[in-house]
Parts: sequence; C-alpha cells; structure tokens
Amino acid sequence: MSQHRPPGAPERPVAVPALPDLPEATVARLPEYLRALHNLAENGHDTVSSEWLATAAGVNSAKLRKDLSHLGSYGTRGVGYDVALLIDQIEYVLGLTQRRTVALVGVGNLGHALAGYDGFATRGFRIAALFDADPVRVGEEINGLVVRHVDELSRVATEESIAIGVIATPAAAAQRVADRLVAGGVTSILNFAPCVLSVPDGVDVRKVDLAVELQILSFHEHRKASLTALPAVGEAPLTPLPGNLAATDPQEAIGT
Amino acid sequence: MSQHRPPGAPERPVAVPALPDLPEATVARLPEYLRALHNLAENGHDTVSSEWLATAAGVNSAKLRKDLSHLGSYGTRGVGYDVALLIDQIEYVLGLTQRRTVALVGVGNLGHALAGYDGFATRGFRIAALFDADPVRVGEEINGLVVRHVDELSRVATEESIAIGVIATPAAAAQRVADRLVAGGVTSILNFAPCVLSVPDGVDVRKVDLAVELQILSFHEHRKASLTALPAVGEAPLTPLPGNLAATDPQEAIGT
DNA sequence: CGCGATTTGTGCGTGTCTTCACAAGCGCTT
DNA sequence: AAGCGCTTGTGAAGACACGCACAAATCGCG
Repeated sequence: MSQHRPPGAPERPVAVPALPDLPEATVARLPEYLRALHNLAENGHDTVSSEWLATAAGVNSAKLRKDLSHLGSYGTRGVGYDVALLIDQIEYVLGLTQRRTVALVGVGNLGHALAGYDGFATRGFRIAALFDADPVRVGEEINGLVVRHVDELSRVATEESIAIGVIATPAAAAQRVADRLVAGGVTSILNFAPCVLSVPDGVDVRKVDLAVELQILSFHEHRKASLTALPAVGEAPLTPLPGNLAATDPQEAIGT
Repeated sequence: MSQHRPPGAPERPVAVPALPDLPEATVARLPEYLRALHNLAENGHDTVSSEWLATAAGVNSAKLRKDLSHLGSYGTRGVGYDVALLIDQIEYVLGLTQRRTVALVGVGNLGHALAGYDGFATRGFRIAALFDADPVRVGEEINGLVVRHVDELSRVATEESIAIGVIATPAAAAQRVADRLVAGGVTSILNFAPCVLSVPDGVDVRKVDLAVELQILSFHEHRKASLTALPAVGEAPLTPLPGNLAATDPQEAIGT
C-alpha cells in the first residue's frame, strides 16, 4: 500500500480501504480524468473545479461529479478537488500504484509499434516480455527486449508474474495465444486481433479493432451524406461545404 | 419508400433505400457481425442462425436479432439469415459499398504501423495520403505513399476528398491537426493521440487510447486481486491456478 | 460572526440498452 | 394439407446511464 500521506491527513487512516465497485462506464472514464489531472498538476494547479476538469476530459460536469462521488468524497464544496489527492485516489482505484507487467505477443507490424510505444511506460506499465511465433523474429531485440518464441509464453508468463497480455498477432493465431496466456496465469488480455476470444470466467478481455473504428466512422459519414442529400430535414450545413460537394449525388457525393 | 430501382439493378433489389437511424450501440456491433459473416461465407455457409452468428460475434442472440431487426427483416423464420444478403445489407448500412479514402497524419511509431496495416485495405478503406510535421520524415516513402508535410494537409484533404482523418501524432500536435482536417472538409476523425479534441458540430471523432485500455484492465486486475484477498465472497477459482502464481501478492492483497 | 458566492454531492426523471419470453412465420414431413 | 419443429421478430420489463436541478457545505469578506 503505497499510499504515503506525508503531511496530509493523519486523521484519515488509509482513505480507501475497500475497493468500491464502480459502474463500468465510470471505470472507462477514470483514465481520461487521470490524464487531465496530470496535465493540470504539471501546469501548477493544485485544485480544480468539476466544471474545469469535465471540460478538460470532454464530459459533462454532472457526470464527472457523479463518477468521482463513487470513489468517495474527495472534493471540497465551494473550492473544488485537490488535484494531487484526486490523482492518488484514481491511481489507487485503477490499481496503478503498482507497476503492472505486460507481455506483448506478436511483434509484427502493429506489435512492433506497440513495443516501442512510450505511452505504456509513462503510465505505469512495463513491457516485460515479447513473443512471436516466427523463428525469424525470435531473438531480435526491440527496445532492449529480446523476442522469445511463443512456446515459452506460458512458462515465462508464470515466472514473471505477467499481469496483462497484449495480443497483436494475426487473427488465426490469437485464440491459441490467449489459451497460453491463460495457462500462464494471465487474467487480463488486450486483444488487437480481429476475432472473438473465448476465455474462462474470471479472465477479462478488451478488444481494440482499428478497422471497426473506421467502419463506425464510415456509417456516420454515410448517414451524414444521406441527410445532406435529403434537404427535407431541418438540418442545414453550417459550414459552406468546400467545393461542389454534390448535394444529391447518386453515388453519395464521392463522384466529384 | 423511394425504391427507385435503377436500370442497372439485376435480380437482387437494392433492398435498403432509406438509411434507418440505428442505436449507437448497434452500429458499434455491426462491424463485428460483418466480420463473422465474412468468415462464414468463406467457409461455404449460405445461411446462419442468430444463435450461431451471435456466438461467433461474442454476443447474446436476442441482442443480435434486435440489432439486425433495425436493418429490416432479412431473416427467414425457421431457417435463419442468408449470409450473402446480410453481408450486403450491413455493408450498405455501414457505407462500405463505396471505398472511403483515409488520410493518416503522424508517421511516427504508431503511424508507421497503421500505414502498413493491411486490415484497412482489406476492409474497404484506402489510405490515400500520409502527413507528418517532421521535415526529416517528409519525402519518405511508406507502402508506396510519399509522406507529405502537414502544411499541405488541408489542401490535399479537399483535393482528394478525404473522408476520414486518422491522427497518430503526439498529443501536443493533435488539436492543430484536427483543425486542419476540418478545414480540409474532413468530417470524421479517428484520434490515437491521448487528448480531447474539440471540433465543430457535424464532425465525428472517435478516440482510441491504448494506455486507457490497459488502465481499465488494471482496474479489473486490482478488483479481482482484492476479491481473492477476501475469500468471504462465494467466488472460487475454477481452474487450479498453475504453479505458485502468488495468490496473496503482498502488494496487492491489501488487508492481509 | 454572519452572509453571500461558489462548488460539491445527489435525488430524480428520462432515455437508452439489454434480456427474457413468446407469438408469428417458415419449411419439412407425413 | 395439416402438423410439427425450428427460428425470427418484438413487446415488455428490468438494468443501466445520463443530466438537470437543488440542497448542503465550505470559504472569504465585511
């Protein structure tokens, strides 16, 4: 329990002894708040109002207050939130007070980039091992880590107490990698492969599919285009669309 | 409905003339269904039941049926859904019947990987231009595309009718890039930079933050650890955790 | 010491999402 | 042609999330 409270509150014992169970939507927003708070702290602010923080995080202030209220009452009415205290609380709740070790499987195109992504290290995660199935890649050194063969995955995961496994392999290999991660005791997986993983209860999987994001955007593009093509709706384009962006274009205004 | 069947249309009618406005949650799942359907089609299946497809997509079958019902009635009771027809419908709704052009800004660590990611091309997106602010990188050729300077962004975006902008720059540069994309007429942005973008109404932004995903997983790790530390809950580990996977990690098992 | 300005924390109405359960519909078999 | 099994599509209920609006609490100032 790193919770050093140097000058702070000797009154208050350990602040958050029990882990409250937060709504999932709240959990997903806490990292965003945390990032905004770190920015504030770097700029010398020591308190912040919900309004300010909400704007910085891109959410409604009422939502932010409700989210933070789930952690406990760490604000001061009439003043705002203590930035440093709030950072501590959120980091504690998110389990970031201890550095978690990450194993990255698949050092292809994407995996290579992830291995070099410093956003992980700067936010409390340490990539502890790299794996790949391709013998050509095994032995390669990336960012000071040697790529191991995926056959060693389970053993190494156990030995190194890997907390989180990141799968950046082709879809065809992802399930087997997941199985090995689970066999190695890993209970959290971040999956970049475009496929559904089946894992036993108690193992959390989050999926990031880059193409899916584009497809969602594509839908909105499609919808927006079909709206501008039907001027019936009371939706006038605010900005004068550049050029002759065909209003009633059969192929949806791509023609130009 | 406007069911205007253009002379070109063969047997199969164009089916969905008007774009239904779908729940956002449904839109987010459609790409997953689509991927599962393509897998089925490759394996020779021509019909599929909601149960099967739901399993393949990792969702509840009732949810899947309700999602698909928003597109219209394209299933056959007692039989299931026609795979090819459903693919067509989903692709149409998602606006994938036309290839959308993508501009990628920031060819650093992550951007480089995205530029080479074939998952975009295989799913109907074409990366049409690369940009970076670093003069050293400008002129470099990646995957057959020459990196241009970000100053050209607005102009090129307009000229090439870029539909989607992908931001893979450091956070500090992201807002300015977004502004330039908007100025170039781009109305959909996929943001990998860890910051909030402010854009005018009518512009859609989706954010992917790799570190946030890890932090969410970290929370669940933390919660799971605090649960195993309190055996009061009726939650017994199903699988005998392999080896000496520190069940009572001193740093994690708070109370004990 | 009291008052007003300010900001948090939250009760509550509203809307969205999820899930269950079942009627309606389809094809196959007899 | 009628019955039967199977699957879709959907009404309804529950769960969850959101945002308003306001009471409660705190600070600063006269």
